[in-house]
Amino acid sequence: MIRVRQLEVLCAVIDLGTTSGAAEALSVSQPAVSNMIRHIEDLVGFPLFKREKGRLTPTPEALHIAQEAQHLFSQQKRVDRIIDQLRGGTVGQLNVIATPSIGYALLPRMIAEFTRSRPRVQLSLEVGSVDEIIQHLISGRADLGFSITSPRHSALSVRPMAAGDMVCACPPDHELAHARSINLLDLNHVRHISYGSGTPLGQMIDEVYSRHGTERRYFCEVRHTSTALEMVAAGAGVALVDSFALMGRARQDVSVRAIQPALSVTLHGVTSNLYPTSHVALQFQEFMREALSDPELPHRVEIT
Amino acid sequence: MIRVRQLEVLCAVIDLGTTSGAAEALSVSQPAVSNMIRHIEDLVGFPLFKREKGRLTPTPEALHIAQEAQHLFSQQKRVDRIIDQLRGGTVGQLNVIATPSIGYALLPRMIAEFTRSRPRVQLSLEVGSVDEIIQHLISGRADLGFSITSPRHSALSVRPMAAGDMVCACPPDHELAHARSINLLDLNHVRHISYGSGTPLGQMIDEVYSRHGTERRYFCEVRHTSTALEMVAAGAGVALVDSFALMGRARQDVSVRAIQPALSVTLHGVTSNLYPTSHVALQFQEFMREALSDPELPHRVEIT
DNA sequence: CATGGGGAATAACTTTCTATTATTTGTCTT
DNA sequence: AAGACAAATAATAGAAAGTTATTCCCCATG
Repeated sequence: MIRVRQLEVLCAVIDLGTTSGAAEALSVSQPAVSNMIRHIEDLVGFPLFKREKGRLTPTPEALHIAQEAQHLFSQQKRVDRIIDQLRGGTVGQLNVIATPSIGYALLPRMIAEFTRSRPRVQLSLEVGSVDEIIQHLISGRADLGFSITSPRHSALSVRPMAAGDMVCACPPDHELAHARSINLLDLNHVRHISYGSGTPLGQMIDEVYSRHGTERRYFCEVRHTSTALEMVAAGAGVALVDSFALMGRARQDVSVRAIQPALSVTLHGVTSNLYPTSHVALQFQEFMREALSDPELPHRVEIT
Repeated sequence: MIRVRQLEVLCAVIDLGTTSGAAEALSVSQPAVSNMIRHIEDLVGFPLFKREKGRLTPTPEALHIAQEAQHLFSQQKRVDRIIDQLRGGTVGQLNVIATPSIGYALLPRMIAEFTRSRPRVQLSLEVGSVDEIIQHLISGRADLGFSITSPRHSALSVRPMAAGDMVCACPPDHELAHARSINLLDLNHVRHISYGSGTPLGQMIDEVYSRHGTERRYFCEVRHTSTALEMVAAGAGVALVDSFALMGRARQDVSVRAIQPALSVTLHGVTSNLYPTSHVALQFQEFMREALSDPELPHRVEIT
């Protein structure tokens, strides 16, 4: 089987007309070219050049081969270009699935920024429950998941990406907006939005209440912190939300206050062990980790 | 620039699943493959396989590269084949691919006749679907294609070669063999063989039926008119076939009748614009066109 | 006519790539 | 625990492609 390199040399000699010219064009020495031509002729079994008066003139066969070789070169360049794109992560597929608090505001922004320099990445962003995240990852429909509650599944790899806190979001004109710090138990005294006792978030909060011998009382139950946040923004009341839900949106319509006691949450990146994780997916995960750990970034929520 | 050899090894490992399998297939030792993979990964800068439990699983990137590499391989083979032909002193090459109705009976006869006066032409005849015809032509594996349904591809040149009709083929002792003319809708009343509604032929026939507010009913579905014809010859029933499928065979075992309404079909010759079409290929195309337009030729089907 | 210059070929190595044998490591099976 | 199978590692051999230095050939020119 003839090698690409051999065809390259052949074509160079045909194009440039002399071995020395071809050698210069290929940045090799003249004897290298000369030997190669001789070698190819041995290989194919018929002369590729007529040697006359110390000059080389290509035979019709050589011209024919050179013509056909062009397609081969372009295919090789094409593969090379694709590898280059894969290396830069500018090509590929990235299917992300995340829980609502991350998926509604933070992730769209992150993805927008990430893909600005990678125009040829095929994207999808899905929002779903932890169970759906697990299903999408183990079935291979998603490459990368993000979740606050860490999914427990042996086929999944979970790694902590960033630390956050539960904070209190309230309308700017709300009485609590002026308090320095808000005790979690005080929420029982205002109309507020909270989460079902069956959800991980609800359980986390319930635990604090039960430690103090009281019970949580709220006027509206929602499932996602992002939903709660929308209601707060609409002036319906106050709510506890994780700080990730607040990231990535410029909100003049909600004030944010720290709570006592502090409740910390962690954003987890999740991948499947059943399939190799693509290069773009790993790049995006790293991109997220860095962006979230950078305190200068505008995604960051400052809690006044 | 990545080498063809490296891609060969990569693809072999992906295809065979193991380095040892790939090594065997490539007739080299297992460490050669192992080292090569490592080397390529260093070269491209990202992992191509996930190593887990002593096994290799290709990453999406590796699969992507392998996919693209196929074109490179076929181009290399093409150049190699051309060198081979130049070496062997063959005057020309003629690689034909056609759909079954043409490729099974008509083409073999045509090629036999054509090459009678051209003993030094290297031949190949392939039968395939329209998609395969397209693939063979744009990859350069075939020089000339023949198809009833005109392939739609910007890199291909299609030209009409001959006009034909759909006709009814029936066993000589069949009741319809004595009818002067057969109405298409009458076929519903006899056991007949027909084509899937997904095929161009099936759609063409369905259209007539739906224009008359009825539906086609047949007891046996086949893909190719040549298959249908064999079944008719075996006495299984009647079938609509294109007149090209009948050409080139002396069939005492089938009677042919025209149908109402007439359904005309066209035989198309197809060449690729990506490569210059060889002189023999053009000659053969012209030979076909003339042979098919000559009413005196025995290929012609007389419809009684 | 000898002479020098451009181009191709030859000789003798070196480097790089590819492949080999032998051995080790890890995992799963029995 | 033993065996089987897959992959990795080490040390090295062989082929492919390239190097420098030199020679050969043609011919244009003073």
